[in-house]
Amino acid sequence: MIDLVQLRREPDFVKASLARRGVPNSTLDEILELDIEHRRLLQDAESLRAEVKELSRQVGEARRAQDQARADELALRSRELGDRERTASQATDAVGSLLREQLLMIPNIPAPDVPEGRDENDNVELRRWWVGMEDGEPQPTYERHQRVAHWDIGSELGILDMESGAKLAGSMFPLYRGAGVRLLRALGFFALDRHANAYEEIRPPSFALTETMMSTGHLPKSADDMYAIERDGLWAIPTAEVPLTSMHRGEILEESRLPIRMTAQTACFRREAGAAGRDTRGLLRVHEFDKVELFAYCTPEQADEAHADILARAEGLLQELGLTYRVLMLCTGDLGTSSARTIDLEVFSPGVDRWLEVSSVSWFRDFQARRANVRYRTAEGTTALVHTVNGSALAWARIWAALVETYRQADGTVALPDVLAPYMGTQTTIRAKTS
RNA sequence: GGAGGGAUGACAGAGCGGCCGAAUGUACCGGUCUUGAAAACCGGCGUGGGCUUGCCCACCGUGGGUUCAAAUCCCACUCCCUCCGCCA
Repeated sequence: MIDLVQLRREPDFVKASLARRGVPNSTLDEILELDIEHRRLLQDAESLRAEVKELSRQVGEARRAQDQARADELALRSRELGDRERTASQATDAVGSLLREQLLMIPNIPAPDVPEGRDENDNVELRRWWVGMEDGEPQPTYERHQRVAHWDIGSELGILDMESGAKLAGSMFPLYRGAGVRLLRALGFFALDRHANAYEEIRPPSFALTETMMSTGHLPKSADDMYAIERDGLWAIPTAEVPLTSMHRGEILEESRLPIRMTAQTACFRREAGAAGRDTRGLLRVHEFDKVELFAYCTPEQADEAHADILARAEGLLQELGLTYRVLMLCTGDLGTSSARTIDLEVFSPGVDRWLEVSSVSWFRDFQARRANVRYRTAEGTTALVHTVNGSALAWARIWAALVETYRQADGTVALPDVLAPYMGTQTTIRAKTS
């Protein structure tokens, strides 16, 4: 949620900033009018309530003084005022919830360095990396045997079985088998081990309350993109960002504890409503995938460093895995609702011949913290909202795809990079079962 | 799933219709004393909102209700504890 006080104080700046994201000025003008109306009603209601309270106090006084007649008279007046107060409060609340509702629909103010743009085509590529780049080698071209899609490799080697997944849960729910599962497991262990030096590992629930979803900004806006368990009022988490952001909801943290860094691997559930038929083969887009998330609560001053650390860790993993990737600064048109700045990592997957998004590293400023009410006590003793940053490191389904395509050998086996050896047992080469 | 108990400030814990935004203790901050520290003593010490900056309003798990007046009474829900049942 954006800061209403800031909107009041610097309406032109907020309007100009949000216009870059396509929020019309009129929407913000409506909010400003609602705010004025709300405060006017609030004053009325509150002064009425103050009178009721004062009269009630006097009733008590009169009763103690054994002056029943006076007490009755005061009580009667108070009751009349109370009726008016009730009406005034209802009007105030009605406008107040309308105001809040509208405010919740407003996206975050983009950072000044976020480039202008309409959609993902306008994202700006910051850099590219591939094995040997530092030594001046050109970006790799891929052999014919690497030009095989991972779903074909998966069937060939018996490590990915999309048909069985579809049979059990419908399309876009992958089912991994044998060495394919082991690879998935290896990737999670590998990443969590790399982050363990600075990030506390968390295993959160896979479901969250509506309130929790509100904190990150996933609700009310993205309700259609998530799985709901209506009977119990729960939502399947689309990312570990959801529970991690709410870990300290409603708390005031000591500044000395910041930054608080956490990591978690969870299943991530996404309905991908409206995406049917688009890039949906194999693991390109699935309803359930595993992902290691990095997260930090920090002060505004620490935010840049925290953001950079997550990005560096995600890139570090990709480099260790020897995958070609590019770094994109998202433009205003592609930025998520809650984000002030997002940098995406896309890995090149030769078999499908495309760049796949495997990480999204975002700085939310105090947008999520305002909703989640996570604050810290400054050295001066005042309280301030924390900043939140997070990023994937990494989303495994697509990494899995890029790995098996990149490392497919001429003989059809997949020879995985050595960094995974400690997690793959003796087998770093995946070959078809000879049965 | 059944029975009972509970949820109050950073923590512990009182209050159980009006004088309660809330006793008391601890912690924390400032001061006196001291060479310094400790102890003792004195003072301060929740969060948010509104405006005429001095006042007003809200908050005692959450949401409703009763009342002139609710932390306090009633209802529902959530969570925690104890016991029973079931169970990976």
